[in-house]
Amino acid sequence: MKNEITISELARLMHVSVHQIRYFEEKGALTPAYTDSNQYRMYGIDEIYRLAHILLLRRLGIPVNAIQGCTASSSPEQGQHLVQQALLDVRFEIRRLQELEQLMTNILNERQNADHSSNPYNLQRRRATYLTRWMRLEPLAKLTARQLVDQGGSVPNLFEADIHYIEDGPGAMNLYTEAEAPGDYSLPEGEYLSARMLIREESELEPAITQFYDYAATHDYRITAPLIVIERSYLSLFSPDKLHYELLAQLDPAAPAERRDHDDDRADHD
DNA sequence: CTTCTCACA
DNA sequence: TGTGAGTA
Repeated sequence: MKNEITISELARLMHVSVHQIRYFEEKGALTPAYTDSNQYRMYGIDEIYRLAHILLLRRLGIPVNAIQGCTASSSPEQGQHLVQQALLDVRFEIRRLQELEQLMTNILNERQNADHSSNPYNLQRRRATYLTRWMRLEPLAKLTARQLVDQGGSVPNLFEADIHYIEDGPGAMNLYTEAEAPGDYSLPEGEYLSARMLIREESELEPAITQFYDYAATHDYRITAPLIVIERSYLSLFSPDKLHYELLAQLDPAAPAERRDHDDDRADHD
C-alpha cells in the first residue's frame, strides 16, 4: 500500500470533484506528487495541504490563475493584495444584494399599499422628489417598441421604476423616472392629492383624470401644478392585464389649504 | 477505475 | 469556473 492516494480518493477526502482537481492542475495550481506507471495521478500529504490552501483561496473568490502565481512564486505582498481585492469584491457584492433586498421589499410593500381599494383618493405630504426625463411622447403618439429603441440607449431600467407622465404642451407627454439628485423636473415638497387606481384599458384613464379634477374641485383643493400620472410597474407584476396608476397633483401652497389634521373626513363622493 | 477531449453553462 | 458525456 502506497502512501500516496489517487485522484478520486483525494476528491472524496477534500469534498471536491475529480474534475475540479484536474482543472486546478491545468491552471498550474496543483501538480500531483507523481504519475504512476498506469498514468494515474498520485497525491501525497503535501498535495493535500496544497489543495486545502487552494480551496480556501477559492472561497475568498480569488481566481485559480491568480492562486497559481501567488502560491508558486510566493510573494506574500502579492497574496495580500489579492485578498484585499477579493474583499473589495465581496463588499461590492454585498451592496448589490442590499439593493436587491430593497427592490424586493419595495415590491412587497407596494402591494400592501395598493390593496386598500375603498377610497382611492388621499392627501399626502410629500418630500421633494426629482425626476429625470428619458423620453418625449408627441401628441397622440402611443408608446411603441420602436420608439423605445430609437430613443437611444438612455432608457432607464425600465419597469423597475415607476414611469411618470407629465403633460408637456398640448397632448404631448414627457416621461420621467425618479432620480436621486435634482434633474429635469422637480416635485417640490408639499401637500399632494393622490389617487390610486387599477386600470384595464387605457381608455379608462381619461375619465379617471376628469374625475380626479372634479374631486379636487368639490373638496376645494387648488391644483396649480401639472398633473402627474404615475404608472406603477411593480404592481402590474402579477396581474399582467391590469395597470396600476397613481394620479398626483400638488396642491397650491399659497391657497389657505384649510388645515386638515386628519385626512379621513371625506366619504361623500364616488 | 483512470485518462483525455469536447461541448456547454 | 467548472460540469457532463463520451472515449480509450
